[in-house]
Amino acid sequence: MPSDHTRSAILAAAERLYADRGFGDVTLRDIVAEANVNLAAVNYHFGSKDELIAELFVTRSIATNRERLRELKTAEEAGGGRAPIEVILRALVGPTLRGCLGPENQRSTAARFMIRASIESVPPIRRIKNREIDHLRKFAGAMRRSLPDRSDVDIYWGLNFALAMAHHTIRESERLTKLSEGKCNLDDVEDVVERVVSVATMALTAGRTEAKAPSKVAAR
Amino acid sequence: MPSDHTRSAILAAAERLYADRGFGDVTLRDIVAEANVNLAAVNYHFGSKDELIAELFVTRSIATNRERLRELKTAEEAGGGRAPIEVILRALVGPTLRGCLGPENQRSTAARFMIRASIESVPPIRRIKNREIDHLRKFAGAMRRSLPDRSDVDIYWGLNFALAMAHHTIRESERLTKLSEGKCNLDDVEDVVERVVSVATMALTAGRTEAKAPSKVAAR
DNA sequence: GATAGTTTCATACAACTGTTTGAATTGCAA
DNA sequence: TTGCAATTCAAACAGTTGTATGAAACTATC
Repeated sequence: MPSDHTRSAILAAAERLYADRGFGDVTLRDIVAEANVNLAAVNYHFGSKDELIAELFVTRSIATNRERLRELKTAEEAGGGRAPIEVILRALVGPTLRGCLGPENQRSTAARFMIRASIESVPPIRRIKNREIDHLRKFAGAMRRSLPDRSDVDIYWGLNFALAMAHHTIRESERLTKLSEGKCNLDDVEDVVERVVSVATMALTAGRTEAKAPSKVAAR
Repeated sequence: MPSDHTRSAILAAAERLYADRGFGDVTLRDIVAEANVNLAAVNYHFGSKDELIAELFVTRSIATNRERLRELKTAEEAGGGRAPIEVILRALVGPTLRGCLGPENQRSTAARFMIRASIESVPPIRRIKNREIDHLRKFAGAMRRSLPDRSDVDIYWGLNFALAMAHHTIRESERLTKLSEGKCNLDDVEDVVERVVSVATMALTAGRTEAKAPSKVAAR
């Protein structure tokens, strides 16, 4: 029996409880009860509650990021260093959407945890998210190579909007279902991915002269 | 001297502290110290901490919603019941963006509070947000009238994406600035509004007759 | 100016939090 | 086995939190 039995029991219990009930009202005592270990074990194995949360989030994050980069790399290699913008965007938002949407009953604990992390923002997770910039820069680079005529500003805005649509859809999936009375089917993940990719592509490829004049007349 | 001096002092202090430091680490004792009132005053005047937060958020929300609906009503009346989709979208995302973006030093406490409320989601605020659906339905209705050929599903997705871009840009404005190394100028609010409106318009009109849209051709 | 109602105040309460402690237990090597 | 380190455990700690209490201070009405 591996000596880290306690450690992984805590991780599993914590992820499950956080996913179900949110960070707000899950205490260390809840976690150790669920994991059938002693209260002190958390501090012994992780140092602090925040480090436990951070480890959970980091683990899931790097898994997603790796998946994104894998898709990106494949696409760029296939295109001789330049991938179509749609494919880049799909690599950016696909893994996250696929991980977090889909039929509720078959949504993994990991996915539900990541949704929580996206809805309820807690300090240890925010700190980690701030370090994600380097990761996004790689995508900005790929997008620039794919659309060399496009200004940097437009690239960044396109990236921002793509992430916006993906993350917001995950965060507010429940509300969108209710608002649309079920007409928007969030279980059809590939359809959601294509919608996001298609709009983001339009944002990045439409209307050339759009970017520079902030003093344009705003119709009113 | 008005008898609600204490009440409004608490509201003002709470909004300021929450805006500056977030909900997580502002206690009732911080608030009453800032407001120079007694600790018990919060429970006396508001019932509980959560009700205080709720009152703050509700006040600001209905102000924004009223502004949105005012813009929408003006536009629809001018168009004889049908407003151009761009104008509807501008009424939807304009007030929020104008309230929350802009030069940091001239951002109101109210705006900074609303940004906090958007970043750190706490239970009393989440409960209120869930009741916002009726408000959004009004916009969905206006959009349907503006684009009668469009399916409901497409309308809801367009609405969802418009809100996504606006809210995400507010939430992650700092990160976008850092990622773009300042190239994306979030202080030019009207430029941001036009970017969001333009992309959302494309999302809603692409692949259909562009007859009425004065916007540029959406490449695809 | 006494009275009734509201508001303020200092203080205590009760519960819960993450963390620490130091002794017991376990697993493993010599 | 003996010795030693790693782990587990019950218990307590120290701090904070939101809330409740009951007396005091006001305010306005009669």
